[in-house]
Amino acid sequence: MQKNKTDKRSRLIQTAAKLAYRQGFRKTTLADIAEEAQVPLGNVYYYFKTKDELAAAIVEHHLKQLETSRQSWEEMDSPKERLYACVQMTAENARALARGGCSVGTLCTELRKEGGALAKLAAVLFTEHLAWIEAQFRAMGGNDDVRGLAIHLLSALQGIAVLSNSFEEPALVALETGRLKDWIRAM
Amino acid sequence: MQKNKTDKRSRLIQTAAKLAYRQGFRKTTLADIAEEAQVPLGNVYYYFKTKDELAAAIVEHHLKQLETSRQSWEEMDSPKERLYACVQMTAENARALARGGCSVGTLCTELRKEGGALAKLAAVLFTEHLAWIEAQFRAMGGNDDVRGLAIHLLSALQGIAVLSNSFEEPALVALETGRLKDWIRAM
DNA sequence: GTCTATACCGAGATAGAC
DNA sequence: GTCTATCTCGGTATAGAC
Repeated sequence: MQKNKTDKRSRLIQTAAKLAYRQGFRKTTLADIAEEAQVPLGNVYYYFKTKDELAAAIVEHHLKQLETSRQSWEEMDSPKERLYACVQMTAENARALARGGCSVGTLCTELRKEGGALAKLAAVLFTEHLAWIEAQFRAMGGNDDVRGLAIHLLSALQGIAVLSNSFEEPALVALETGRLKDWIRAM
Repeated sequence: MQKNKTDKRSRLIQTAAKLAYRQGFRKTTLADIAEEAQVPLGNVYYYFKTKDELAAAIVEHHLKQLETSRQSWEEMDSPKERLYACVQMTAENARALARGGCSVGTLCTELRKEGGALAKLAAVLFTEHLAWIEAQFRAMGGNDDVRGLAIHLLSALQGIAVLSNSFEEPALVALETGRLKDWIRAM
């Protein structure tokens, strides 16, 4: 088994994701990542031929993270509770959001501006997540515009991440997630 | 009068803002800006000692733009109509938002990750704007939580910018701004 | 597969003539 | 005030020994 290889590779990805979140992808150098992950710089290129390839791996990493989150919400009994749990997670994450924004949203925003292949990669980041939210609203029934509802929810979560990050103010997250919880509860 | 000087300087700022919006501030080189603004590279440093100083000028530029927008909304008779006009502007801007996100929001997100002095600059970007929105809600009366309402509105506008940019889909803006218009109208 | 040394280039910044 | 030429550093990527 290539345990070492896999370990190093995933360590690099995880570190890259962390640093890209903290300082932005473009600002983060391969040397930064290599050092933090305790891997010699030259060795990075054994796992990733280019920096762009590493970006793709970071996106992949986030997709898995999102998938994992959704799985945990699937445990809930009703679609309403699932969406509630989704909002709750954001509420609990207020401090990190105020410090660095949403890890997915900020990455997406940055990659879109990178243009080229990376911009296309970014588009995928929210696709499955939005579809999942939409599915919950559909399962709840009672409203035909499930897409509009899903957009509204995800949009609100992204927006509050931007604002709380801008002001570096976790309290804003509590304010808006509270509103969202009321909204879901009242449905 | 230093007409030439002022002209060149403001041309540089405007170009810098445009390119930073299109490709991100960090990705944009001084050479890019100089070329686009038709100013020799070396001359840029006569107006801005460092690239960071140029970033500060870009922020300043956006602050003025926002101020101008608010002034145009002030023309409306009632605070409700003013907020409506604010949302309407976003709706009309759907295509640009889908292409590059909100010029203020994306800049803010990027500068926050830059850290240091630039991160602090970013914090100012939304301050006055949020205060203005809050003032409109206060003028409308009938609700004590004017701050929550203001956060909700600005957050929604920022969120839909992130999403429509991510999916490169202007229609999402229409969807969410429609919802916001209904919300304001019903108040 | 792993790591060191280094090539190469691009970007920010400066010197100094005009 | 304006512009050309250039310095310098840092970051991506490669060569090649082990």
